[in-house]
Amino acid sequence: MNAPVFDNRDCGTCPIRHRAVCARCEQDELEYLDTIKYYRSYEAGQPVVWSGDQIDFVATVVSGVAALTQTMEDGRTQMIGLLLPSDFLGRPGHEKAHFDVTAISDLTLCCFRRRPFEKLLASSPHVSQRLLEMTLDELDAAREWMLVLGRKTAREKIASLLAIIARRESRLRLEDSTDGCTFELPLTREAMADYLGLTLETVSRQISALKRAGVITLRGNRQVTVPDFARLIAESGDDADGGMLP
Amino acid sequence: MNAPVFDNRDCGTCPIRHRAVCARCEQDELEYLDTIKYYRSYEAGQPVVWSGDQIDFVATVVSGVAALTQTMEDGRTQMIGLLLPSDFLGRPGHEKAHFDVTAISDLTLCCFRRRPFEKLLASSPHVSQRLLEMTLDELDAAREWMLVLGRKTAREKIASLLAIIARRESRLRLEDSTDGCTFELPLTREAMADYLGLTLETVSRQISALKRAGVITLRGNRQVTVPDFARLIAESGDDADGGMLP
DNA sequence: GATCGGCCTTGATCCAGATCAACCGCGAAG
DNA sequence: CTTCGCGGTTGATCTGGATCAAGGCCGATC
Repeated sequence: MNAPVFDNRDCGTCPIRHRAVCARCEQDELEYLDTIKYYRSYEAGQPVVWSGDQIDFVATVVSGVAALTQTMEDGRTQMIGLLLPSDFLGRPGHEKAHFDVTAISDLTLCCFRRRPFEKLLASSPHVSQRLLEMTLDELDAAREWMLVLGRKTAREKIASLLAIIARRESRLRLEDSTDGCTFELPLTREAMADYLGLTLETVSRQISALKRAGVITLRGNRQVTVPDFARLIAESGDDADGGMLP
Repeated sequence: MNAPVFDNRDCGTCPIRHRAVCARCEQDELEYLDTIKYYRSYEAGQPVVWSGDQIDFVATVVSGVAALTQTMEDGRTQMIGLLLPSDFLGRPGHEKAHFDVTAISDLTLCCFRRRPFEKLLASSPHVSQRLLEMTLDELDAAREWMLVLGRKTAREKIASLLAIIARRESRLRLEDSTDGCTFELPLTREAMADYLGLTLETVSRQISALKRAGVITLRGNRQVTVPDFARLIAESGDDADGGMLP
């Protein structure tokens, strides 16, 4: 009960994690958070919430991958966000979910009961500030993605997605690997298509094309190796430096 | 100096506007905000900030329309957001702009110097909470738009855009006009194309098609009348009720 | 009132990606 | 070992929207 709640062993990815090391944190808030926290796991493929559901929690991803999607009546679906470990899920202040959330791999969430979490937000500027920061990051990412969806070719879309995944994966491991990184694709071809606004056939063809061109190497269907990262970036149509590294 | 800073006559659209009527507000914060606030106007077509610029302010739109856009080296551009009166512009915590901002019509901003604004954010949960709320709304809007960009046909895209503008315009005027609303398009065909991920020719053709089909009526190139709003929504491919009205 | 430059429309043609369809590889279930 | 089903690949064809091109409308300028 007196142990720090958000140390990295326990749940390294909570939005409020900096509080555990923040000199300004007050113990009573940590204890409060402890009382409203619980863990939840989902198997690959399981739905987490449906659009329109009443939601009584917010959460962060501890491990695994989740997809945020939107579906039209006729079945066309668009993935709207990919939640990797450390991403935040939920919408303080709203009763109902706006989007579907599905576990794409086995998934563990660190959940907070919504009402008490909102109470904490209202009273603690540190927490709402941290959440604001994360939300602004997500907004930037969503806007970057709008350029991908609206203006890029199929090949550029694939390259952009691979670059994003590679960057996120390798940042979680080591900063150094400038060249020659290898990672596991957490998505099926169909999920990639839903993310990119393409069909799965086009995704498959373009991945084959990138392989043929030597931009990537595949072991099996999922394990990707990028021998020359700059080459991949060039294929993605992005500015070499990624534009605006802060 | 003692007058409330954020009453509706003065600047009805500031992100912190609820503080003016919030019982919990403290006068010294209002006075503080007063000292960091200034107004700025732009003519239609003028750039407000370029991507990469050092930015020392955040702002809200008082009147007019601004566009957030992103451009690739080869000139392809995607509009990423449309800022109408009451929308927030800027990124507390970041030195540099990630996107271009352009005045699309004559534009007035209510600006706050960034550093002091950030200081206020850090000390006042009300302000950061209000901003968080606005950012979450923007994120939802961006995600809705990803479905439009990724999965809708040209015709559905146009109908979606018209529906959004109609809703925002008429909400600013009167809630009632369920049917038969008329509004002025704040965008050129080219700007619409940039927003929708289309070419201006396709925009023009689809608007003509909607006109021919009787879904809309035009007076001149810009003034649009929607005789039957439900019809427009049907064309947009959205669920009749818009999904998830809070 | 002639000319010019934005903004918009319309037509003809082209092509990237969708659609339809066949098939492969592989692990799980019988 | 066979079968089944899921995820993936590849080929053939179709098509919605891009591209290229020619004007039209209208307000501003000389």
